[in-house]
Amino acid sequence: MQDSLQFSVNLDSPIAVYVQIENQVMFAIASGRLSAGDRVPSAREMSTMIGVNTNTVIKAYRDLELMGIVQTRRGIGVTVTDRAFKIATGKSMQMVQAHLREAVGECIAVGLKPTDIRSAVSAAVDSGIPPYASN
Amino acid sequence: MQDSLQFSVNLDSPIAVYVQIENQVMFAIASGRLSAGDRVPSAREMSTMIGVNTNTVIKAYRDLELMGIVQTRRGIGVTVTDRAFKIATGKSMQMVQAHLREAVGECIAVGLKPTDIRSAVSAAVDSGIPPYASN
Amino acid sequence: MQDSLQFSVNLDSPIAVYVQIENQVMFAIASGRLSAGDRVPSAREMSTMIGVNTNTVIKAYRDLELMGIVQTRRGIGVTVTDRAFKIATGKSMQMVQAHLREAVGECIAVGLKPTDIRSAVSAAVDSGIPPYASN
Amino acid sequence: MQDSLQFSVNLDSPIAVYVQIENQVMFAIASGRLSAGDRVPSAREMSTMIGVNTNTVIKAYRDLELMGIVQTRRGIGVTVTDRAFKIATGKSMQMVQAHLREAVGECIAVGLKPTDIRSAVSAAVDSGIPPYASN
DNA sequence: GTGGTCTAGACCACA
DNA sequence: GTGGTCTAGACCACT
Repeated sequence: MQDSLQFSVNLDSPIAVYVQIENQVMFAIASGRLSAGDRVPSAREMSTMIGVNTNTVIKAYRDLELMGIVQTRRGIGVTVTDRAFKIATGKSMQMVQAHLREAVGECIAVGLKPTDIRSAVSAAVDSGIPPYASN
Repeated sequence: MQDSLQFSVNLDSPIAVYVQIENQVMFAIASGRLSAGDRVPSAREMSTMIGVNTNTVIKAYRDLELMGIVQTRRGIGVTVTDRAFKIATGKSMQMVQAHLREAVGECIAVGLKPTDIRSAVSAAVDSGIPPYASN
Repeated sequence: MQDSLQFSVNLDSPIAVYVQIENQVMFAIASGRLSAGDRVPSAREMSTMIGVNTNTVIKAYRDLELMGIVQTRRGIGVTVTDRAFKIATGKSMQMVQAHLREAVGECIAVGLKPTDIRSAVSAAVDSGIPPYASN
Repeated sequence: MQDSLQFSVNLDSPIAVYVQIENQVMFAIASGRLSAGDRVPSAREMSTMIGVNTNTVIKAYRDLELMGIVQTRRGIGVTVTDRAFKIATGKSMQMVQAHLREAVGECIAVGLKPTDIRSAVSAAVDSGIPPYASN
């Protein structure tokens, strides 16, 4: 369960690429697709997988290390820490629900009715976007 | 109905301030709080209201003008065009629903269950966020 | 008291340049040469002053911001926060005393006598190295 | 007197591991814990003792050999040369005193008073850190 | 092959 | 002018 993980970023998003990477790794941990001790794709693997410069990935991994979510060891690689699940879940849930509220707020601001919003959400939920993707 | 409009931006948002301004104006138009012919707050008013540099507002208004949503006339100010409602509604609906889908996608990515998502949305809808705000 | 500050780095030091920059800024705050509200030299000024790439300085400033020592605002600059003195003093004192202990430990390891060590320290203290410099 | 020597490295130190190893060997020689003709722990022994890859130790020994401090002979191992004491003492004293001066300089930079520095040094000296350790 | 630092230079957002 | 992100590529340390 620690390989064949999918990551991708949206270069047109206003969200910085390295932040998207951080989020995706946190999401993968929060959802259990990455567990304590698992190796995160190496910076070079990740950078070719998602099509960005290696340094961008390294920046994301460094941030994740400062957050206590991963541990990096020279010559070895980057692994998920024991505290990662707790930290990642906390941050992810908070962030994701904030985004939800924001999105709903926008819907209201443009004049969508509660019914419209709810059905749009249902459609999105059912369209069953596979459990990866974020940007 | 064209004054006493509220606008605000979130300087910590990853979304560029000038984009937030454009969105808020479009939302106001799409929701009917601003109609064809109404004056949009002058760049100076707007900049002091939301606490950013005037140039940033000017940039937003220039963009809106290029989109055909507002019109700038010397000595008169910036006013909402006749086509504005159609354009703003189209863009806003599209954008806002995309954000909703994205937010739902993130919820799924972190492992939230459809039930959880639906109830979070209901809570947000009911908390009745007043019909402005976006960032 | 907020200008004409001197900063310099030692490119031959095993300590990463961006870490040296972070330390020097912390030292300047801990010693009162930089106070809450003061502007830190802009990344570009700093980079030309000490002869390194601008990105290296930006990396240091970003770290300092994550530590809560400075605040950066787009288009404005980097300023010292209110909590900076407390944080910087704590970290600096700890770091600097650790380095002292380490250095003393090395002296002992090579066989220097306590007397020798003490007189070497006195010499260093008296040589009155001006209150900047660190590397 | 040539065995039961303790070596250790700090993987979190900004000083390269192979440099730490070189220093510790030099310190051991300068302080007389290792003398001309003594065998230095084999690269394998050393690497398991301090918990790093054998190649890292090999690199340190190669450097020490280039400095004329040790000699590698097939089937015999790595031994301390006759010139080792003179070389190691020279380099160690120089390095160690430079570190002391640097550490004192940092203390001054953060605003410590000469009295504080002297008493911190005395404490460190008295705490009688056993004659190994360096990093 | 793995992570880490640094450079030089481009482009963006904000004042 | 100020900070921020990204690229491409060099060089280092460690496995």
